[in-house]
Amino acid sequence: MARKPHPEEPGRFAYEGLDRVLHEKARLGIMTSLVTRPEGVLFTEMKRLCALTDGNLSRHIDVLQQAGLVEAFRGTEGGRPQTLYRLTSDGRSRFAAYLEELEHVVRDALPKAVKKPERLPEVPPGFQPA
Amino acid sequence: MARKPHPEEPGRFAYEGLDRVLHEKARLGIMTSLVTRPEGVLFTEMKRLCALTDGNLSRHIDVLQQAGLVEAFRGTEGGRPQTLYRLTSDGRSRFAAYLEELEHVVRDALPKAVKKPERLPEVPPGFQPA
DNA sequence: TTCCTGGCTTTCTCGCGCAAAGCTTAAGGG
DNA sequence: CCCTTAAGCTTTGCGCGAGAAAGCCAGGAA
Repeated sequence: MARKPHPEEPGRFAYEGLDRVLHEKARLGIMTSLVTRPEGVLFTEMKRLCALTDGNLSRHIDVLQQAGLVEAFRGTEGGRPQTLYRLTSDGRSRFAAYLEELEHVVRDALPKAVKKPERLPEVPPGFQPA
Repeated sequence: MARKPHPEEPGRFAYEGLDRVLHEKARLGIMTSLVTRPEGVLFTEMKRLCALTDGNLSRHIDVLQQAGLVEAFRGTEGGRPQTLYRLTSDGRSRFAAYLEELEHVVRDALPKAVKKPERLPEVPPGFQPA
C-alpha cells in the first residue's frame, strides 16, 4: 500500500484569493477602519487610527481608490477642508471575500501552529543540515 | 455633550504584529504547508503545493531561512539530490503569533463586511464626490 | 563522453512601500 | 490688506523586494 494514499492537491497552499491590493498591512488597516465605520472616516482621523504618515496614507488610499474599493468626498469641517473616505459597495464585498480567504488560512494553520510537538520529528536517513 | 464620547484609540488599526517576513502571500503558503507537515517538505513538492516557480520558491525560502524560521536538510531521494525543509521551533511560534494577529483582523472586520447595509449612509452636508 | 533532465540558484527588472519635501487653502496678526 | 503660520493632503525620490528568466550543477542515459 502506498505511503500517501491522497497526495495533496497542487496549489493547495497557493491562496490565489489573497488580492494583492488588499493583502498589505497598511491597506488592511484602512479597510478595517472603513468597514467598522460605514458612514466614513476623515483623513486626519484615519491617520491616527492606522498610525500612518500623511504621505503613506495618501498613497495607499489612492491605490484603493484606483481599484474602486474606496470613494472620497471633499467638504469642510471646522472651517478647514477635509476629505471623507468611505467603502464602495464593491469594496465591501471584495474585502469580505478576501477576509474569508484569510479565515481559511487561519483555520488551516493556527491549530497546528499553536501546539508544540512533544518531540522533534526525525530527519530521514542520509539527510544533513544544509 | 460631545459627539464622540469614546474616540477610538490611536493605532487601533495599525496591526503592528503583522510581521513583514510572514505577511506575504507566497511565504504564507510555504509556512502553512510546513506547519501541516512537521516532518518536512521537499523542494519539488512544495513547488507544487504552493504553485510557485523554482526561482521564486528558492528566493522566498531563503528569506525564511535568513530569518531563522525555516531550516534545510540536503540528501538524496530516488538517486537525485533533494532538499527537505522544516519549520524551526522559533519559526513555529512566530508563525503562531502572526496567525493570532490575523485572527484578530478577521474577527474585527469579517462580521461587518459580510452584512450588506440596507441603505447607504448619508454623505454629510457640504461634502461632494471627489 | 556528450547529452539530457531534474533540482535548485543567481541575476535582472520593474513595481511598490515609505519618507521627505512640496503645494494649497484658510485662518490670524500687524 | 498682505504676510505668516498651520492644517491637510500630494508629489517626488529612493531603496528594497517580488517575480521571471536565465544559469549552474550533478547524475543518468545513449
